[in-house]
Amino acid sequence: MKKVPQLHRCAECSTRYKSIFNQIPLDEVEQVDVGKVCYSFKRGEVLFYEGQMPQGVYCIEKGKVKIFNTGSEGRDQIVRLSGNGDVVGYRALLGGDRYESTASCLEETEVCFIPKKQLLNMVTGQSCLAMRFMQHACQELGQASKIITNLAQKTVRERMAEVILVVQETFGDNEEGQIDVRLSREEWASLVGTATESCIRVLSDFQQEGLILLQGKFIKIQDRKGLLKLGKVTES
Amino acid sequence: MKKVPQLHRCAECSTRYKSIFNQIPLDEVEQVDVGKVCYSFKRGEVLFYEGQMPQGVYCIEKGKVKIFNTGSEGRDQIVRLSGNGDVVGYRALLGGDRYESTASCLEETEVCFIPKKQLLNMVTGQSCLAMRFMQHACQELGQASKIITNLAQKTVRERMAEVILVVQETFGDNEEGQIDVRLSREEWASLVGTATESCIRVLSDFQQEGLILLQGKFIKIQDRKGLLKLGKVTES
DNA sequence: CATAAAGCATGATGAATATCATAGAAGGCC
DNA sequence: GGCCTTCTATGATATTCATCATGCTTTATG
Repeated sequence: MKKVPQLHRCAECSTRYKSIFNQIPLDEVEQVDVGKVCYSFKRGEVLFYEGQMPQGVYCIEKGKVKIFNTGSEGRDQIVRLSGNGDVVGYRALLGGDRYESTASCLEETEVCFIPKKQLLNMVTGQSCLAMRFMQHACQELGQASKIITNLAQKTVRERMAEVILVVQETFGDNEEGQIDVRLSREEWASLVGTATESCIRVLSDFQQEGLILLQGKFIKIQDRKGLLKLGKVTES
Repeated sequence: MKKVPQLHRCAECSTRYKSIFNQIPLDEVEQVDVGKVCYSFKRGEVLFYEGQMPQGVYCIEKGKVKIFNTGSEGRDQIVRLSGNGDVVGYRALLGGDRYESTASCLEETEVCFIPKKQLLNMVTGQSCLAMRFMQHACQELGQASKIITNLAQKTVRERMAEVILVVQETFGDNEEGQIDVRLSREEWASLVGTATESCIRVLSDFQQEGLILLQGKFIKIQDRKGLLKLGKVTES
């Protein structure tokens, strides 16, 4: 982790339009600039660990982060992936908890850190920021409820198909038409909630069935409809 | 479902102190009385169905409600249990979604219905209610993240042990020392995320091992420490 | 109260999935 | 470039768990 100078103000941030700070009055957005600190993280570096007390929130300017829990056997379970414009770590801070999860970077990632005091000031102030966070938390809660039902009821194959689609929706494709995130087989496994070997087998099966193409760490979707059908996903 | 007259105002509600309307200025609480409608639901009756658009929120004055999703095979997955003082249905309303889940009463339940317009007025107003809902959603989100990890990593036995403890914390014990909620084996199964038969077997095993006592629909905890250990729960 | 319906219980069986073992491939590093 | 480590792949095996089948018990309902 390396502290880096502020390159630009939040008002000019390219990811703001898709962040939670969208639709917030400009003068309030400018408040953020005052206290924020910019950091650069390398792949594998950690924003925060499960169990720590939150000191602020992280706004991802560029990069990708996995948020995961460590189970009792030490196995990881990824609960969310975040990218450009996402605010990470707000749940624990605003819920008054310790971090439930660890956040680790999947690639070189640049973040703006907004200290606790400042965020709370803005949230408790006359701003509509509390409202925005509330809506955001409610939406994440709806997604979590879906994930719970899927984990409890779907097979590994079905979950794998769905996860591939969700990850694609999250990060899109790169120039080569591959899903634009580099995940190891173990990481795919902890997204799906299965063993690494099972994950590898299912991915190979999918390739043989013409659903996907495996290109090293990257996955290219070949048959979107097939995946939708297999994952029993009703396209939203 | 039966409409019933307002028995008392929110300010005098016995469950307010533990609800989200706690710590809200009294004059704002009194606003709720204006538009609220009280209903009485019988066991099995439904507050709202998955897929509907929310028209308001339900505040449980007395009773117990299960919130569940129906999986693609039609099997239910209970994602939460709610009781006295809990506000049900806020997630979809405030998240701007349709209901992700269905809410059904486990026993005779009395609720106050607060219409959408009125709740939104209060939330968007100068009140700290948005803040309270935000905190609440963040806390539920933390719990959901735990549930996801447990479902993905723990065995049915371990999850069963944990669920028994969680349900006891939620509803406490009745005069006979049994967990104070009447759940069928099928409902326990859909809390744990397993088949009814597996659930029955594990419960019988637990009884044989001296962990619990099965008394019809009710469960009495015999060996709390044993359950904690089995469920790999770190007592909070 | 009688009868049906729902819920509970237990055994047998098979499918899904985790675990263990091993080997080759790829990637990072001096 | 060569070596070591990590990642990927695949087979063999064990375990967990769901499903099906059947009988008993409790609970609703006329």
